[in-house]
Amino acid sequence: MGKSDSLGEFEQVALLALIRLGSNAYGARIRAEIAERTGRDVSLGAIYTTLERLERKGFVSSARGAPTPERGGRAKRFYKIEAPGERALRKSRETMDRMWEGLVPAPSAG
Amino acid sequence: MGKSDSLGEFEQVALLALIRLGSNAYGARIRAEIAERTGRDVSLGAIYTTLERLERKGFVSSARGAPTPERGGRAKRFYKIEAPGERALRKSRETMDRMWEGLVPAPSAG
DNA sequence: CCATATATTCGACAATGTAGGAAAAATAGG
DNA sequence: CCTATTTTTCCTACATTGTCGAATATATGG
Repeated sequence: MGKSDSLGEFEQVALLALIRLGSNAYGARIRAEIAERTGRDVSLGAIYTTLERLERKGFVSSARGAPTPERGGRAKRFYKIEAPGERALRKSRETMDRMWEGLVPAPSAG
Repeated sequence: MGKSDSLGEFEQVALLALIRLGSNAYGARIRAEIAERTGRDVSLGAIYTTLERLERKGFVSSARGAPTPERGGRAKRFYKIEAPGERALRKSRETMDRMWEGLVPAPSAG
């Protein structure tokens, strides 16, 4: 059994993408956001699988969107981070912050 | 094949513990450092396994220490983070920083 | 209907997380 | 020397995460 509720690296990234995208978080968008921010080019399968697992744990919720008025295509599924997810995310960040504390000369300088 | 060289959450924690402990990083100490900093109580087995994998990838190196002058016990094995490990660690942090960018009201104030 | 454009779901397998107990050294005492 | 005891590492196993690529489901213009 999982010890508690710590998040994996990619889970954190996915959750953060949801926060950034707000009400427009669905597969392709999430993937693009991650690629843009981190340069990491993950597959859609990776994203859906991860989100599915997080949903099962109550960290995110999802809802089917209305049929797209665009060209064609299946209805989107929008994801949203839930309170437990935000808590876990914040906690993960704090853990890393404590481990990094006092180690960096110049923080995020690129 | 592993896509590149991203580190898992615990791998990052372990690597950071090595940096913090400097020349005194071995099993029990590493475990204590992690527990103290993060409140997370992992087993020694978890630590050795993780370090072993990181060593195989060239992220850390290790060397047997001199016989203990204490009561009894096997010789310690000291671990040290290597340049590739530091690079990967820094990169992981930067990735998370970019994902968190602009999201927190008050970051680490410690 | 059909070809095509989007999206999501499935099925698999690799990598990481994590424990617990066996095994290896080291040493004090009888 | 032998053994009980101590400290630390190593091995084995299994759960959870990371990640893909192919399969499947919907829409819609012709």
